[in-house]
Amino acid sequence: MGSKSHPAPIAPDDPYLQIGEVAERTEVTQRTLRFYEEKGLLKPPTRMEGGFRLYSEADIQRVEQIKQLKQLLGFTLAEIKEMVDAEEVKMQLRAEYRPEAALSQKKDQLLRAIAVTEQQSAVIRQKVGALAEMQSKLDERLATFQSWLEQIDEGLKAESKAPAKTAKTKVKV
Amino acid sequence: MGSKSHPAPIAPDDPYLQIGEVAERTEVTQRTLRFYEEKGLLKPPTRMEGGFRLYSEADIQRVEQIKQLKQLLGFTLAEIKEMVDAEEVKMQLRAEYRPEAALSQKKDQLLRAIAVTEQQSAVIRQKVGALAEMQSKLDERLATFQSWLEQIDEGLKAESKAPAKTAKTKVKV
DNA sequence: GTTAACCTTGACGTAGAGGTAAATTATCGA
DNA sequence: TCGATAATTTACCTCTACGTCAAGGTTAAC
Repeated sequence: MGSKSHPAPIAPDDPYLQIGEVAERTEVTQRTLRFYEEKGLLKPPTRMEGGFRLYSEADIQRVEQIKQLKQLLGFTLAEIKEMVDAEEVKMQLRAEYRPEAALSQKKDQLLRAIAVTEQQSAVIRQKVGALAEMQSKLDERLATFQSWLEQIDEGLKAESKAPAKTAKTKVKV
Repeated sequence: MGSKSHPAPIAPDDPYLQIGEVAERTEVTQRTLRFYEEKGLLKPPTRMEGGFRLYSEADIQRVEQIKQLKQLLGFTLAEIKEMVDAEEVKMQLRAEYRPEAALSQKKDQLLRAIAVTEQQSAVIRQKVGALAEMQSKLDERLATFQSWLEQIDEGLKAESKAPAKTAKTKVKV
């Protein structure tokens, strides 16, 4: 593993990974990686001669991002694809080695990318708001529970001193 | 609609609603309401003699809550059921008209409810954290886009003054 | 040069979250 | 009292996001 038979023309700080290792490191299955590729969420990775997929570190980052969007925030893969596509626009712009693209065209792309990004930002703000509201409700409930708990503990103490058949001890809720 | 043929024995401040109206107001389908009931997310509502479901305002609240948890936060129905069940515990405790339930039993229930609630609280905190991170990344990206946009606009201005066949105007990204 | 470990592309299966249709029954307004 | 809506249940369909074989091809190590 440490020494290559013959130095391949790839940067040493970007060691290509096979699907198995990517799966292990990102904690998704290989099936999922192929599925994401199929759905356009991951761009088709480079391949070895035999056809084995070769992923880069950037791909791993991408997978992590998808996981976040999915698990933590409940976006669907379709929604995530939109976001990822917006990210692509950024990359396209950056790699603008084709001067044929008129500046006004670039500007249009850029404006679209900005619109999408602002949209996402708004969605996130909304979610944060909703979450904050839920959080405060939960905190409130916890406080209520705590007070009930105290009252019950009191009741229990009294009960242990004067055991009654029917525990009529009222706990106000 | 405004006047009942004969006053039913229901509180006027809690007008019971049929499934159609609930569906309309909550913007979920009737099928979904029945589905949630089937899955235990909504408690079986009272029925008319003929079998029609009669929902209360509380049920509507419940549906809204489920929508929030699902759409905004990406919880699964199973997870939501857990939360809803925890809420039920609260109600059970509140309606404790059965003194047979020993205090220590109540305490156990309460402790369970507290544990669940704290769990939920932790999950939400996590999500908020992740969202904040995403938000700042998006903001960063937006700033980048804006600066690009400015550079492009400059380029366009120059181009309009000295039109070139191949727009070689370099825009640093 | 063989073999174990790894990868490939199908193809089918499935759980979650409902949609849609059909046949029947209830309610309500005129 | 009678239709026109609106609800009921039952049953099957769909779409997403993968899981799970199956039948091979590749790589690398020995």
